Formats: sequence, structure tokens, C-alpha cells
Amino acid sequence: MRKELRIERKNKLLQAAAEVFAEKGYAGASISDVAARAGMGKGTVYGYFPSKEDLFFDVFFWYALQLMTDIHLNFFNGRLSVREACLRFTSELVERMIESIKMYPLTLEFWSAAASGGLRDRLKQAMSRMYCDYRNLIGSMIQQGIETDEFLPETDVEGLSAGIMGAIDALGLQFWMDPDFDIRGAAEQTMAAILNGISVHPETGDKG
Amino acid sequence: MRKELRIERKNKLLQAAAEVFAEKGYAGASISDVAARAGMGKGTVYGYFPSKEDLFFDVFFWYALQLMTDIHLNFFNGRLSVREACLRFTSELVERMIESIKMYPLTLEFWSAAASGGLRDRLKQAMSRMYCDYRNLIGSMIQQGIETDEFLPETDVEGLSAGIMGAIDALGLQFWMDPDFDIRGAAEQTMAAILNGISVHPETGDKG
Amino acid sequence: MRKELRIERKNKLLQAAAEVFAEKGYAGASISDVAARAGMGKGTVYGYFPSKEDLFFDVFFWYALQLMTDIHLNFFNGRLSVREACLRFTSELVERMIESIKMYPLTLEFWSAAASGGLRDRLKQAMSRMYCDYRNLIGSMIQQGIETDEFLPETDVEGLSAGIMGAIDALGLQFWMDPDFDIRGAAEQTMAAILNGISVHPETGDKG
Amino acid sequence: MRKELRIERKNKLLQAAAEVFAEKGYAGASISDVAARAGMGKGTVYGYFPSKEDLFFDVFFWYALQLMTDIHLNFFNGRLSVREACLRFTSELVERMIESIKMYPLTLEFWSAAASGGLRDRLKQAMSRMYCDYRNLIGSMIQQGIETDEFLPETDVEGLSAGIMGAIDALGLQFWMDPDFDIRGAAEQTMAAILNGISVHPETGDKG
DNA sequence: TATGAATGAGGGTTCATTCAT
DNA sequence: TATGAATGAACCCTCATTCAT
Repeated sequence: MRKELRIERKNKLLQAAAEVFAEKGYAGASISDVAARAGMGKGTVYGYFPSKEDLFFDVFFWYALQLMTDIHLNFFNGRLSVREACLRFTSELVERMIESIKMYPLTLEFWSAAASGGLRDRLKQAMSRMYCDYRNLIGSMIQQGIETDEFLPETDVEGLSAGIMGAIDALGLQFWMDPDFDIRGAAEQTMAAILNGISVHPETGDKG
Repeated sequence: MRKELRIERKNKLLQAAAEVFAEKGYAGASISDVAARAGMGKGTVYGYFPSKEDLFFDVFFWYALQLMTDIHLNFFNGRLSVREACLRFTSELVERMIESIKMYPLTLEFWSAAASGGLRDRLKQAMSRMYCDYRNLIGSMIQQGIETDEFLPETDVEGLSAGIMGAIDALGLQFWMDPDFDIRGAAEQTMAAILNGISVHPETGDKG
Repeated sequence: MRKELRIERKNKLLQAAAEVFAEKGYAGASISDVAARAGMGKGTVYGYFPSKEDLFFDVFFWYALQLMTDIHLNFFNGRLSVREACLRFTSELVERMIESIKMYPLTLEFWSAAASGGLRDRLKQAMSRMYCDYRNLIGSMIQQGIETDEFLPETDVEGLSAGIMGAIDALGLQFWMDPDFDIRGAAEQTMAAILNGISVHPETGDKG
Repeated sequence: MRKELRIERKNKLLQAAAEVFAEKGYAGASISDVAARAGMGKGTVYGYFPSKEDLFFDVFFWYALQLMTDIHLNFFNGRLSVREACLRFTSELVERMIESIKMYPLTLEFWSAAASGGLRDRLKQAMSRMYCDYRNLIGSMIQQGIETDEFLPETDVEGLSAGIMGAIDALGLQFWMDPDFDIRGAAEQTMAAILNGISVHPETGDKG
């Protein structure tokens, strides 16, 4: 069927574009680069995406969806205490970051593109929503912890979700800048502190 | 020519460049734009900076120095408990972010430029160092807390510093994306949770 | 794309470039000028030549090859005494110069470019070789004259070839500077003197 | 006296300009380069020459005058046979070329500038006159040879002068291109052939 | 539909020239 | 008068986009 081939080629282009944008940045990447990486002709790209900007925008959604799907697929299939679930979740995010640290620059490009240029508004809004989704993911877990009396009732779900999400995100940045940075340890310790801070019965610090 | 005048003009250019780069991004900003913003001729810029890249790089240091100086000037002049000092410090950072949120895109540009392009290595290294400095700032406070028995002795100073620094940073990002985001609350709550988590005598959650 | 069309357009560009460089000089000619002269867009030029320097370099070879080909085609097809062959040859060169005197400035540009700038070494070497080829052309004729006992056996083939080649070349320069300059006469007389000077049986001066 | 200082500085500028133009070519040389080489400020140049073009034009005359003066000073002070005088003269020219081969590119720049650009007409005319002067120098010697019955009466003075002058000139070019080129031998042999060719009593070829 | 040659707008950079000191 | 900072015109080159094949 025609449709399938078209979708396949579109995905190939998105993958190629994601890689090239990650390596060279949005401005530094040319449509030629992307087409070549995808093994197609330059003009063909325009049969799938109306402009470089649109391609980049679509890469954002394609990439964000991949991440989210991975997380859902890999994570929500166990029965754990809320505390453990939180740790599992953040640790999952961190592992994903480590795996795909080569693609981290792509995220930086998204942010940069959300700050200026023709995609600014569209991208800013989309990223804002994406961040919300992640915050809500964490938020719902914290909320659950409150409801099960694991966490203190006065806990500020929204604020803390944002803080946790932000910490994980920014640890990725630091890991990207310095591969020697102990991202696993930092994430674990930060989460442990936070969870202790909001737990009704904090764990003892000694990990043995 | 008077040395002062040269310095004055150089600063004017740095200021103008910072603004233009923040508004249009590195790629979208032209030297003409910067020169016009500074009220000078295009060629004049090249009397102060050898290239657009160098200008951008210098803007980074100039901007980073400003931030650091501000923080040092505004912060280190009181006698507080370590816990309060930490809160004061992060709150200070947050206020600074709110004040200069218009310039937040500049930071995104720095990151993006550290990811690819001719400045990559130089910038990546410089940003890594800058992050280290900030982490050490927080780290030294936590260390002090441990030594004064305010914080648990088993606290992982390095990891937590990174987590705190990252959280604050990323909260800025969320605030920039969404001006309605309660960055002050999120920062405060996150810090409160963390500090509680590592405190020998956690505060009660009720703030009244 | 058809190979022929590409070659055709490349030749059109070389022709246009040769003309523009001849008229405005290398530094004074812009790629825009060349493109316009060839009836193409500015960017198209870069599809055929990677840079202005390379274009100029290729023009040199293209032009030199044209000259050499013309000479071979037009000259080597008769049975003449060596003396007459020499005269025919130089006269041929002179006629060619007169015909294409409008392009003489191009040669001056080649020399100038061989003296400084990014093409210096490449061009200097290439021109040196080209001069050698021409000298050898004349040299082989003189050598033949020696072998047929038309010319004195002690004749210095190398030195004389260079002298003859140089004289013809420089007469072109004088003709270019002053269109009233009798280049045919000067070439003929100079050659006559030289050939007489090395002939075993010099001709009488009166040509009637 | 003021006037002398001014003249001194002007000469220093001319010397510096000649060197820089020889090294970098007209287009490649900047006024800054010249000023720096002369140990002056950039603006000062404009106190002596109204424009870069004028400076270059003046360099031409200054340089041409130097050459001509040298030749007059060094040459016209002996009593020789016309034949010997001719050989002395050309050998003198050749020695001068060898001495100052480093400056040969300057001549190429003059030619190139005479071919196009704002100086074209002025320079072309000036160079044409200069060539005439040299031709007349040789021409007067040949004429003298005719009058003293050393040379054949039917000799074409004008044409031959041009040929000789051109040959010497072009041998310089070949020597510049290839330092291994035996310019002395080539000049000597070429002149010997020519002089034999027009002599009433040609010398025997064997030089012993 | 796939291709890549053609296009020209756009921008970083150089440098001759001016002018305030 | 000497200086060099300031200026902006000019140009090489890139690359997103179009379109004929």
C-alpha cells in the first residue's frame, strides 16, 4: 500500500532530521544534510514537510512522543509503594537520558528554538504542555502518596512536581556537559532527600 | 583614545548584543542588529570583537559574571542558620531570574551554542565550570550544615548540590515558558522538602 | 541531468569569467558579474566552481588549453624549411595575439595572481610549466634546424627558445599598450635577425 | 627644514608601499599594511597621498625613475664598440633584474593595474611611455651601429628595439617564475644571435 | 513522485576613507 | 600634523526553496 511507504519514509526523515539537528543544531543543519542522512534527494523532503521550520517542529513532537511512549511502556507495569514508584520513575528517566545522551543537544535546540525565531510561539506552547504532562505524571504519584498517608498532607503537589521534574531535567544537562558527572547518584540522592522531606515516616539515611 | 571610553563602548556593545541575542537568538541576530542597538556602525563592532562568535562568547562571560557578582553582593552579608541561608540563597536566585526573565532566552542560546557550532567546545567547557561554581556555592553551604549538625552526616553534598542547582535552573525554564507558573512557591516548596529531608530536626510542615 | 548540458554551462561560465576577469581584473570582478554575463544566477556559479579562486584557476587552464590547441591545429600541417617554419610559427602566435588582444589583460591578471594571493603557488607553477611547453615547441624547431645544418651547431637552444618566446610575448604587451605599435613588423624583424644570427647561410637583408 | 622631513617621510612611504604591493599585490595590500611597514599611522598616509590608487600610481613613477636612474648612472660611462655597448646594456638590465627579483611582482602588479580598475588609463599610458623610453635607449644604440657601419643598413631599428626590450623583459618573468632559469645565458645568447643577425661582420660562434 | 540544478536573499567580514583628538 | 577609531559600502559564500525533468 502506498500510504505505508509514505509513512515509513516520513519516519526515516524524522529520524534523520533528529540526528542531524542534534549534531549540528537547527541553524547549522541544512536540508541537504537531512536528506542525505535519510538517503533521499533534497527536494523529496519538501514532499513531506512544507519547510525546514515545520520539519523541526514535527521532529519535536515525534521525539517527545517517543520519550513519553517509552516511559509509559517501560514504567507503568508494577506494584510498588509510592516512594519506590517515584524512585523507579525518576531512575527510569535518568536511564533514558543516559542512553540517549547523544541526543541531548536536540532538547537544547528545542529550547533555543522556542526562545526566538519563527517557531517561537508554537514551540514554546508545545514545550510548556509537555512539561505539564510530565509534572502531572509526577504530581499524580505524589498525590497518591498523600492519599495513602505515605506523604505529608500539606505537601505542595504542584510545586514539588515542578521541582522534581526540573531537577531531573537539569541533571541531564549537567551530565551532558560532563560525562564524569554522577547523574545516577545525584538523582537518587536528590530524590531521597525530597521524599524523606515529605514522608510521614522518613527512612533512615543509612542505606545498608 | 581614552581607555575608559573604549571600555564603556565595549560594555555598551555587550549589553546590546546580549539583548539582541536574547531576542533573536544567535543565528537570527545579525551584527548589524547589534551595532544598531548599540548605536554604532556595523564595522565598529569588529574593532572590539574579532568575530560574531567571539562576541557571543564574551557576552556569555560578561553575563555570567554579572549574575555571579550580583549574587555575591546581594547575598553574603548576613548571619543566618544554614537552613535559612540556603532558602535565602535560592530565593535570591529565583528573584534574580524573575527580574531578568526577559533575558532567559539568552541562557537557552548559550546552551544551544554549547551543543553545536564553532563555539561548542569553548562554551561547553565554560558552562560546565560555571555550573561547578554554583554547585560549589550550594555545596559549601550544605557542608557547613553538616558540620554544624544541622544536616544529616550521611548527606551526599555533591549530588544534592547538583540537584538543587538543577531544580532552580529548571524552574526558571518553566517560569519562562509560562509566566503564570508559581516559581517562588515551587522553589520554596522544593527547597523545604529537600532541607527537611536532610535535616537532623525537620521543621513541621505547617508554616504558620 | 544531461552531462552535455552541464559541460555546456560550465564552458559558458568559463567564457563569461574570462571576459569579466579580462575587463575588470580578478579583484574587481564579482561573482555576480560573471553570473550575469553568463546569464545565470549568482548561486549557480558555485554549483560549478567551489570558489572564486578555483574559477579563476580553471579559467587559466581553459584559456591556456584553447591557445595551445589553436596553435597546434593551425600550425603543424605543412612542409617548410625550419627557418620558414619558425617564422610561420611566430607569425601565427602574433596573429593569435592580435585577434584576441581584447583578452590580453587576462594574461596580465594571471601573472599578477601568480605573484600574490591565494593562488600564487598553484598558478606560478602552472604558468611556469606552460612557458616551458612553449619554449620546448620552439626549442624542438631550432634543434631540428641544427640537425639539418640550417643553424649553427653551437646555438644555445634553451636560451634562444626562451629569448624568442619572451620577445613574442612582450611584443604582445607592447601592442596591447599601444594599438599603433607594429607588432607584425617587430616580430618579423626580430625573428629575422635572430634566425640570421644563427643560420649557417644567413639570408640577405633585402627582402625584395 | 620642514620640507625635507616631509620628503623623507614620503619616500619612506613609497618604499614601504612598493614592498607591500610587491608582496601582497595591489588588492591584497591594505593601507594599514603600508603604514605599519613605514612605521606610521594609517591616517598619516592620507596626508601624503590622496588615495590608495594615487599612492600606487606614485609608486610606479618612483620605482620606474629609480630603475632608469640606476641604469643611466651605471651604464653610460664607458667607451665601447656598439656591439659591446649593447651587450653591456642588456647584461646590465639583467643584473638589475636578478638583484631586485624580489620586487618583480611589483611590475606584474603595474601591468595588471594598467589592464583594469581606476588607474587603467593613467597607468597604461605611463607604462607605454616608459617602454618607449627604453626602446629608444636601445634604438639609439642600434642606430649608432648602423651609422658606424657595424650593423646592416636595412635593419629595422624600431622593431628590433621592441623585440630586444621585450625579450629582456620576458626573460625576467621566466627567471622570476623559475629561479633555476639561466637568465644570464639566455639573455647573452639571444643578444648574440640578434647582434650577429644584424652585424655586417658577424662574430664566429665559438666564444673562445 | 523523486530528484537535484538553479536561484537570490541574507549576513559575516574587510578595508578605504573620514574626522575628532 | 599625526593618529587610529568609526563608518558603511561591497562582496564572497551558504542554503532554503522552487521547478523542470
